[in-house]
Amino acid sequence: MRSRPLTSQPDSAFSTIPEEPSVAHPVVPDSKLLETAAGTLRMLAEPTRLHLLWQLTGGPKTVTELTDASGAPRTVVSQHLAKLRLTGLVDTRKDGRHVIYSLRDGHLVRLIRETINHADHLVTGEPAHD
Amino acid sequence: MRSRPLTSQPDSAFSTIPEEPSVAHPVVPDSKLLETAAGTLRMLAEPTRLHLLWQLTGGPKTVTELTDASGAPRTVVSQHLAKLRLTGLVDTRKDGRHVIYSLRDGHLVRLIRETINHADHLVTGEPAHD
DNA sequence: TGCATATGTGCGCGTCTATGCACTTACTAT
DNA sequence: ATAGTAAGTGCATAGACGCGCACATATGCA
Repeated sequence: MRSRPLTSQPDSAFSTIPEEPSVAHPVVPDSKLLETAAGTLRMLAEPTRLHLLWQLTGGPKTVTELTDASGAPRTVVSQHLAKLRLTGLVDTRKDGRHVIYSLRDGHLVRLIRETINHADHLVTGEPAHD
Repeated sequence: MRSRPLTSQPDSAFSTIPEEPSVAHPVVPDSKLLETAAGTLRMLAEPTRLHLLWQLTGGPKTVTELTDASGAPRTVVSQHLAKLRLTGLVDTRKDGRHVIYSLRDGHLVRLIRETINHADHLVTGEPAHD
């Protein structure tokens, strides 16, 4: 026979919610949470956008700077930035005839770095650090 | 390691100069890295798949278990699992007439948790801490 | 004023993707 | 064998997505 159906519980170490009353933490992430998460990921899941966001982890930048570094056509960058703006991942500020973009949430920095880090690990075939 | 002051000043003047002090992470991710990263993210950027992966962060599970918890139709789950398998994010092992799925890379656990965590913050307001 | 720079936007097209349906294969128990 | 359960697969369709193109604003400067 077999080893028993592993009925292990999904979570246990994740949440850090000691006392909040409500639904508490996603022992089982509800669909809204998953939708939100997937939404964010969808924004990251595009090379050009990811590149843009990555650059922003180093601080605010203008569209021109972002465009130059990304190597993508202006219109394309503009559209991607628009999407990031509409989904609330980035903030904009106007300065003369420039528009300066920045990451809205500090959490994104971690996420993006983690992502790049993981990918780097995959590409170089090396165990990663940190 | 080193870190950078992010979120503070207009850190303009970005350049692709490779003379910057080397760090653990790539200063400027090349297209291959971005492609890889985006590829992984694309796999995560779907509510059902994310749910499946999230469950796997708690340990290996059979298709039936995954299906039950995700609430999605069997075929759909199967297809998503197939995709995850083909992209190498998960591993499979056969046990009787069950197929047991598990995350291949421990790094994914971090990435997934970070993602869910971020989304949770977005949904439950904006604590933004940690 | 006029012109160049800087950025954003509506539109059409080709491509990718998730889903549901029907079918097949693999294993188990009777 | 036969039936039942577990899991995977090919196909067709509808919708989302990225991109290029042309055009529209906005700002700064001569």
